[in-house]
Amino acid sequence: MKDKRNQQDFFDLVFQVVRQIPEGKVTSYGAIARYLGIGSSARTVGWAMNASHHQKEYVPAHRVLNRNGQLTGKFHFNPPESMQQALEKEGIVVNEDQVQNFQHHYWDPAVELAL
DNA sequence: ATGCTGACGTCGC
DNA sequence: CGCGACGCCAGCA
Repeated sequence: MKDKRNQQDFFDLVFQVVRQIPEGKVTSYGAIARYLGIGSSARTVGWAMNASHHQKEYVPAHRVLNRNGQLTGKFHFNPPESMQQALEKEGIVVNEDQVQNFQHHYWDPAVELAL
């Protein structure tokens, strides 16, 4: 709270939350945004993912989808198909850039991390 | 310094 | 039911 280091760029916060996503689970930008307390700024979460590739630590951005469970940012991956491949590899079924049983694989930080 | 865009989400018409 | 616009934060031209 009073510690300045807690004030890390909200980007770092996003990376740490994403890194805590268990294998075979997925979450949405809005969920993370809400968990961090920025609420409506889900866009910034996605933007953070863009910077994730800058991070030294590995960030499973492929586990982060939009509210529809759609692989909106798959084109930002390298290659784009790697996102779906990574998800399927974890046991998640993806069809037409859409995660099947999205809700079943949904991982809410606000719930799992039990605020 | 100002403005636009961007891997979203929600409300309104 | 479908489409559009706004809000939010940060990076970049």
